[in-house]
Amino acid sequence: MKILSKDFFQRDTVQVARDLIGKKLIRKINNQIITCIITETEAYTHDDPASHCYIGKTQRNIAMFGPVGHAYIYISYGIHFCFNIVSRDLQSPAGGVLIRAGIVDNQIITGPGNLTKALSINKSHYGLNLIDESSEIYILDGLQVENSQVQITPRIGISKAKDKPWRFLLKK
DNA sequence: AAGGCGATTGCCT
DNA sequence: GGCAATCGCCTTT
Repeated sequence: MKILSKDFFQRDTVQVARDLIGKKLIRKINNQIITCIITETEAYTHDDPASHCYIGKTQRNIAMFGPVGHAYIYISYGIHFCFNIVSRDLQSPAGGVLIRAGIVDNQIITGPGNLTKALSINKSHYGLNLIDESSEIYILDGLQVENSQVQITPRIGISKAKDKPWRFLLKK
């Protein structure tokens, strides 16, 4: 199975969010490997009021303005780490895809905070290069997921731009 | 220097 | 369905 490269992430953020469904997130811890099949994502673009990068480049969101295929991680409500992959086309200054759920150890983990907990992802991975197989975290291509297997809904847990249908879920 | 708030979660009713 | 927990980040003084 092939590792996803820069080309995959250097496309329209919403399209990347859609295409990440069914991909395999690999988490290496020493010589142990955890595999996570991505089942839920959300897209956040630079011209989207709900995105952290909407306000422009700051110390917090600077990773989303950096190279695609790297990690953007933030703390939510002072408690939870949330994991995003920097993705955008060449015209956009910033953007990312939030990974909201996945299958780990044959078990579905829902919620971005729960997922980072299951994969031991934290702020130390901020900006990590994910398109390098020697990294602790990278993404492998999976089986092609048909459009009929992907459910599209508005994003959840946000107060702005609630109408954008930028949430993608693998149907059961 | 300080205040308000959030891309959340889990527990309580 | 409602809300408390909890703190880093951004804005305003």
